Amino acid sequence: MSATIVWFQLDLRLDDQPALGFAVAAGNAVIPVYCLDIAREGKWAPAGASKWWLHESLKSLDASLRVKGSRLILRSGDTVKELMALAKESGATSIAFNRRYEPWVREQEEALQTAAQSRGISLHRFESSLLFNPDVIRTGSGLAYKVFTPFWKNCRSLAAPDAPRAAPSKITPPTQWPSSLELSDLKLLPNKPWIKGLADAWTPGEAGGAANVRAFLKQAVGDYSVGRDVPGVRGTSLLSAHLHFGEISVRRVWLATQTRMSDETKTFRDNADKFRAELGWRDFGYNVLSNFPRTANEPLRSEFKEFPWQENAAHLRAWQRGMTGYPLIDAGMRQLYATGWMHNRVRMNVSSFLVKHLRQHWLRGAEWFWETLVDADLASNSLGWQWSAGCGADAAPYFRIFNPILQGEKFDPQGDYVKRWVPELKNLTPKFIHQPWNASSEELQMAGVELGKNYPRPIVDHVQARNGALAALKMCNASRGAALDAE
DNA sequence: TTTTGAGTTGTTCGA
DNA sequence: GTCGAACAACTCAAA
Repeated sequence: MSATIVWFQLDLRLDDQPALGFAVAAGNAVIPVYCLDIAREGKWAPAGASKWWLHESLKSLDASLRVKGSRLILRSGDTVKELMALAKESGATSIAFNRRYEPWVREQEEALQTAAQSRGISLHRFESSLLFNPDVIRTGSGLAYKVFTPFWKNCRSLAAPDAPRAAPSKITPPTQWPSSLELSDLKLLPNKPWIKGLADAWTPGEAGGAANVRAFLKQAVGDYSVGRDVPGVRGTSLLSAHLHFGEISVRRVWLATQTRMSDETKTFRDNADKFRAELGWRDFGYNVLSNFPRTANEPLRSEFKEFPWQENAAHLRAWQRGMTGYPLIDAGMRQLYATGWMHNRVRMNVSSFLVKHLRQHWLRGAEWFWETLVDADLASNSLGWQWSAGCGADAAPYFRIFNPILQGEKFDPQGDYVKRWVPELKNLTPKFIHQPWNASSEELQMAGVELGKNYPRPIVDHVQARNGALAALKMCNASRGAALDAE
C-alpha cells in the first residue's frame, strides 16, 4: 500500500482539513507530519506565547490523531529536506498540504516542487485557511484590493465559501511508523512561569476552539455590534488564536453562523453579519500580505519610510510593561502579558498610543505583539499596526488619534476592565479611574493610590503628545506632496 | 478615459 | 449636553 504524507502547518485539526481528507479518500496509508522550520520563517517565526500555544496544539492534534488510529510525526529543520527524508524513509509517493500565504511561501513551494519532482513524488496543494482565495479576488481592472469595503462587497457577491467536510472517521496508519522527535525536542515551551497565565486563560486545540465557537454563537454573537467594543465583558468570539493555528476551520465557522442566522431576527442577522465582516478582515489581511508581501516589514504607503519616528527605550519599556500612567493603556498591556491576548478595542488604543502619543515605530509594537500574543498572525498583525500608524491599506486618517481617557470612559464606564488588570486603582471611583492624576489628594489617599509610587504619573501629556503627532504626520503628508511634485 | 463617490473603530471646538 | 463641522488630501474602485 502506498503512503501519503500529510504535511500540517497552520491547519492543526481533523475537521474540514482538505489535505488530510484527500489522503484518506485516496485510500492510502497516511503519515501526518509537522515540521518546525524556524529558520525559514526568520524574524516572524513563532515566538513567545505562540510557541506555547503551538506546543499545546501539537499535543492536542497528536491525541486526536491517535483516536483515529494514527499519530503525528514531528520533525525540525529545513522543511523541504525533512519532507524528502521522510518520503524516503517511509516510501511515501505523495505529499498533501494546505497552502499558506506568507512572503516566504513561494520560494519554499518552488523548492519543494523541484525536490519532489526529481524523486517522482506528487504534490497536492489545497486552499483551507481563508474564506476566499486571494489569487482570485480582484478589482474590475484585475488588481489586488487595498480598501476593505469594496473587497468585502466583491467577496460577498461571489458564491459562498466551500462547505466544510467532516473529519475522517478512520485514518490508515503505515505498516511501520517513521522516526519522530518528541514534542519536548521542539523546545517550544519558554522556561518562564509566564506560561501559567496563558494556560489559565486558554484551551489550545481543536476541541477548545469548537467550544469557543459554540459559546460565541449561543450568546455574544447576538449583541456583537455593541458587545464587541466593551473590554470588560465577554463580547467577542475569542477565536483569533484558534483560527490562526487552523484548529477550527473558518469555513466551518462561516457555515455555523449562517445556520444560526437562518431562523433569527433581522437584528440578530445584522450582528452576525458584523462578525462575519471581521472574518472578512482576516481574509483581507491575508489578501494584502499575499499581494504586497513587503508589508510585513515596510509601510504600504512608502512616504512613511521617511516618518520621523522617535526612539525612546524608556517609553517603549513603560508601554510594554503597562506603566504609562494611562489606565486603559496599562490595563491592555498587562492583559496582553498575563494572558497572551488583548481585547480589540484596547488593541486600537494601545497601538495608537505607541505610534502617535509616543511616536515609536509601528514595527516596535508589531514585534512586541508578535512575542506576547497567542494569536500572533503575520497578516493580521501587519495590517493592524499599519492601520494604526496610518501607513497601510485602508488606514486610519492621520488626525484620528485615540484619547485614552475618553475611550476608557466610553467603553469601560465603570472601570471594570481597568480594575481587573490594574488592581492598584481598584478603589478609585469611575469618575477618576481613567484619569487618576485629576483626582484630589484626598480621593487618591482614600483609594490607596500614590501617584509616582504605586502607580505612575502619565509619561506624556495627552494634549501635548497629540499635537506633536499631528505636526509630524502633517509633515509626512507634506513631504509626500513634495515627492509627487518632483516626479 | 474620465468622473464620481467613498473610505472600520476619532477628537476637538464652537455654536 | 448635544450637534455639526473641521481636521486633508489622496487614492481607490466602480460607473
